[in-house]
Amino acid sequence: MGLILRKNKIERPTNCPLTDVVDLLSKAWALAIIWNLSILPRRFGELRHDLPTISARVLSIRLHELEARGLVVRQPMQSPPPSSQYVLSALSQDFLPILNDLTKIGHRLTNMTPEYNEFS
Amino acid sequence: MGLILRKNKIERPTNCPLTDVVDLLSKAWALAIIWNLSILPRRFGELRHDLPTISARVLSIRLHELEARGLVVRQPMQSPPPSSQYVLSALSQDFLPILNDLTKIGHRLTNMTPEYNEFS
DNA sequence: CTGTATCCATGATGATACTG
DNA sequence: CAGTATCATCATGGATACAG
Repeated sequence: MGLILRKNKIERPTNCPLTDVVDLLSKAWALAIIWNLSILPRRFGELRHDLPTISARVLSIRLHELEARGLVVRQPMQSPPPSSQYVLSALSQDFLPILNDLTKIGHRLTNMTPEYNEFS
Repeated sequence: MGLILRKNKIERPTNCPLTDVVDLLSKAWALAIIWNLSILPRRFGELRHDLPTISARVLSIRLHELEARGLVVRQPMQSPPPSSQYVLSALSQDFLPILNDLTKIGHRLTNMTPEYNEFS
């Protein structure tokens, strides 16, 4: 677990594989996107439909991130009109059971302070 | 996975156990704290020493959150001077192997765009 | 349809100073 | 030592408009 220097001079532990995954998954809608793709490959517009309140901007960013990290594969479909389809990678398939284990832990979390932030 | 209405009118999928865990772990220093406590129970100042660049404010918030969710137990030590010690809960112990699995996935993540944010 | 660019509101976090 | 309050800053994400 190394230390990197961020733009705003904040040192945080990173370059840690575990932190990497968690950071990736904690971004808005990331898990929802993975969940939807695990059911069926989807196109951009279909994901927008499945996630009614997501913005196109965030969906685009998230898909790029997940693709860059190897969790999602973008399949251009040359059939006019030009379209594309997003599919879970093999890595993501190995990943789903672990998410399932994590969910079990989630069920056991207590919830004494639902929104414990900033000494609320 | 339900939908809640947040203060700023943003609807996000939440009340999802998986999202809960991931959100908890993705907060700054959360994993580092858990990691350190998994080695040995620690007091506040010892954790500050282990995590040299953490601020007391964030350490305090994180410990409260982890305690409220049942991952960390705070043990007041009545021996003067008044002190306290933080220990991982039994739930956390069940949790560690899953974190280990997640780490393996992390190792397999590609890293084509290290800082893919905001169309950088 | 599939994105991308700009703008802005909010939340998270570090720095610092302070309390028992 | 063990926190807590206040403040400033930066990244995230939504809304909207725009492009191929």
